[in-house]
Amino acid sequence: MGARTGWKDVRDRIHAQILNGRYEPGDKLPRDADIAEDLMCARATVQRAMQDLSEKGLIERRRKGGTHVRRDPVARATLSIPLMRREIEDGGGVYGYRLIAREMAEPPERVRRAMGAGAPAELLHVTALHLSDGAAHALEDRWVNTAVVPEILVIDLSTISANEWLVGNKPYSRFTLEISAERADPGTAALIGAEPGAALLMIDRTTWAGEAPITAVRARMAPGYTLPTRS
Amino acid sequence: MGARTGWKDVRDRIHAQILNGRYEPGDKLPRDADIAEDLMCARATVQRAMQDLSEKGLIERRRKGGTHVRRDPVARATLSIPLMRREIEDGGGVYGYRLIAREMAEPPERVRRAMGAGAPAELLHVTALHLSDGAAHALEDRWVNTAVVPEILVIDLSTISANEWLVGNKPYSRFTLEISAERADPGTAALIGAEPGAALLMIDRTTWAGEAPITAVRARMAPGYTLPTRS
DNA sequence: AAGTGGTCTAGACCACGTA
DNA sequence: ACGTGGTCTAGACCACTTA
Repeated sequence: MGARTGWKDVRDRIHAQILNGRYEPGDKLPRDADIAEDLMCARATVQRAMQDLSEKGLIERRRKGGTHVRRDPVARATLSIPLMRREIEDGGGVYGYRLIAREMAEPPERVRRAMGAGAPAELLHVTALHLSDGAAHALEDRWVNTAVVPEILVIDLSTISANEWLVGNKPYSRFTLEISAERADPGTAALIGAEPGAALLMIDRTTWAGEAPITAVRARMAPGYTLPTRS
Repeated sequence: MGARTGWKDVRDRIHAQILNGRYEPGDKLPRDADIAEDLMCARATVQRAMQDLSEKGLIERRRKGGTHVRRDPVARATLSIPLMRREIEDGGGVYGYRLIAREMAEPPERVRRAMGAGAPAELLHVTALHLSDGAAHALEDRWVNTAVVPEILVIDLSTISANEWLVGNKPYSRFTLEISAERADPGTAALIGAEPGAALLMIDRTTWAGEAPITAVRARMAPGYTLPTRS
């Protein structure tokens, strides 16, 4: 016979009942306990299923208020931002890396705002190119808080990317992420192999260790890049 | 005194131990059972905490192999794509909507590929503008599979957006999502209030009901738009 | 005040992958 | 074959929210 009902089975069953109209947007679902009795499983199993549907934005749960099918389901997708090298290698390309510039400098206003008050006046500024099969994949424009990771000053960044070194040596506790679009200025266009004015996808990420900002990086992706998502 | 240790406490405790170097990238963590004994809680509690850390890409778990700190933690963020109207209203703006065009037509190759084999030769093509406080917010270019949702043919799409009608009346079982950047062509630029050639963030979404494609929509966001993410 | 979801526990068994 | 994570169960208690 088939396997015993697991929480994923319960989840799919409820999901199917929402799709086929058994429960419509705004409808109230039975209490977990009743569903559990119907399906002859433990309440915890139903609870786990419901929690998953809730995280996916399909239902809304309130204590005492019960469980309702959302009227405006929110489409939620997960973005995975891997190490540049991994992203390229997983795509079947040969990874290449080129350090463009490395210097201590005062960051622009944008970076100061992203890092907040906890950043010193001078940061390490690193510009580098990530290549896939020899072609530009992304241009990385990074600012590193040397007060938090002074070790990076003695690293040979022409051999290993700051991206890779930081990920392997300085775990972060949280990060912010912003996705936008920008036209390529002439300098960027030349480096990334695009026409000046081309539309580039831009990924801004700032990572933190507790209250201290570690690094703020802006990655401009080569033309035609599509951000991988998983729903 | 303080609350009993919940699974989130356990998660944060382990996370902290990874951050402060107690466990380094590549290290093996103790078995769930041992951690549970240490913290004087049930193994299921540790399991729930570990599952969360695993989903966040911080650790890797393998049966028999144990739990290891990932060498290349993957940054994972959640994208929420709400209803256009909600996104604007939640941002404090007054929502406006304008239907630009509505016609039956043969979809371009891009849409046919996105929908796969299950799409008819002719689809309903809807172009519409979403406004925030009177200013363009997004230009929606949508193709609807009328074989799956024939009801939409009798809806007055100058009053309610196809976006809103579909979300409220045709639940989907899954969707794909792609984020990219594109230059505004003259027609788009005029509608969305941008200079021709401006870089626009573009969101492509295709939703499905089982094996049947419901709709493929391309939203071009107004210049300066930043995609909201939650990590 | 009472109802409903959220979580913990202790024990059991299963599933998977490594040795 | 065996060790480890994954899940289920039944019961209990807690937390929040609304009636």
